[in-house]
Amino acid sequence: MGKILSKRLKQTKFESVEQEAILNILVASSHLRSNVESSCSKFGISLSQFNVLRILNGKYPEGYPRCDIISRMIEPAPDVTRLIDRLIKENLVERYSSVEDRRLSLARITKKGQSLLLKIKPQIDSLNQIISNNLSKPESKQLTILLEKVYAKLF
Amino acid sequence: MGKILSKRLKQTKFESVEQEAILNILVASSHLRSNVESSCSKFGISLSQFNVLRILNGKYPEGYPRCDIISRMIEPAPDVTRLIDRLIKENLVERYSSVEDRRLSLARITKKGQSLLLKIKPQIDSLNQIISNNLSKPESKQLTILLEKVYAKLF
DNA sequence: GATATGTTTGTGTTAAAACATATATACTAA
DNA sequence: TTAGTATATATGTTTTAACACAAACATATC
Repeated sequence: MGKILSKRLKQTKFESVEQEAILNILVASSHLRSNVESSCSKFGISLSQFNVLRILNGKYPEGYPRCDIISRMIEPAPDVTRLIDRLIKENLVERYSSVEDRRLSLARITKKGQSLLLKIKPQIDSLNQIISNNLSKPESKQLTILLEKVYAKLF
Repeated sequence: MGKILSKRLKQTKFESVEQEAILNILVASSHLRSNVESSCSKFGISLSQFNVLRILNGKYPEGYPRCDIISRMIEPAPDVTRLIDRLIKENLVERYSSVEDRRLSLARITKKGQSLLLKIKPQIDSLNQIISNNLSKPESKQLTILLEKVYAKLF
C-alpha cells in the first residue's frame, strides 16, 4: 500500500494494514526523534536532556521534583537523577530541596538553560513547518484522533 | 483537544494541532515500543535484537550482511556488530563470510532463533489485536497515509 | 597494473542507559 | 508513639549504545 514505508524498510509486503500502521508509527517517530536529536546535538545536549529542559521551562521558577519529570516525559527514563546531574554540570539546571516534603529534590531550569532552549527553538520550528506543509490542520487533528485510539488501551 | 495526550503528559495546552500530532506520534511509538520490549524481555532479548531476528527470518537461510540489516531496521543502530555478537553468543544467529564480496559478513538466523520468534509471536499478535479492536481497517489505512505524509520529507 | 576512492566491518574508548539496592522521609493504622 | 508500608532519591554495578578510528576488500580511474 504505502510506498514510503516499503522504501524505508526495503520490504514489499506487510502482514496487515494494522501491522503496516504500527510500523509507520514507529518509523515516523524514529525520523522525528533523529531530526530533533540532531538539532539538539548541535548545542551539546541529548534528546532526553532537551525534553527535561522543556518540561522544567514549563514551570519556571518553581521547577519539578524528579518523579514529576518522569511522568511528564515523552519516554520515561529510569535514570533521571544522573541525567539531571549532567544538566547541572553544564549549569543548565539547578537543584534545591523542598521544605514541605524533604524527600523531594526539585530541579529548576537556569537562565542559561532557558537561553539554550531559545537557541534550539528555530530548528524545532522549522521541523514543525515541514509537518505543516505536508499536513492540513484537519489532517493533523485526524492524526491525533487515530493515534490516541491506538495507544489509549496500552497504558 | 485530545484528552489522552493531556493525561499522559500532564499538560493541558499544546502549541498547535501539528505540535500535538507530533507529540502523539512520539507517545504512541513509545507505548508500542515498551509493549513489545516487555514481551521480548520475557524471552531474554532486547527490542533491537528482536527486530534483527525478524529481519533475518525474512531471508532464511541466506541471511543479510550487516549493512543491509541496518538499512532495514526500524531505528538504525550504529553498533550492529556487537548486537549480532550477542545474538551469536546465545546461538540465535550465526555468521559466515561471503565469497562474492569478502568484506561482507552475513548473519543468518538459527533454528533456535526461529523457534524463539515463534514463542514471542503470540504476544505480538495480541498487541496487533488490541490495535485492531480500536481501529477499523479504513482507519488503519488512513493512519498510514497521514504518517507517511509526516515523515516522507524527513529522510 | 598501480593508485585513489568508497564500502563494509570490526575494535577501543567513552558516555549513557538499565537494573537492583539502599537510604531518607512521609503516611497509615494499630 | 510505634510499627509497617509507601514514596522519592540516590548510588553501585553491569550492560548497552555512541563515537572515532583502523583494517580489509572492492571498484573506478589513470
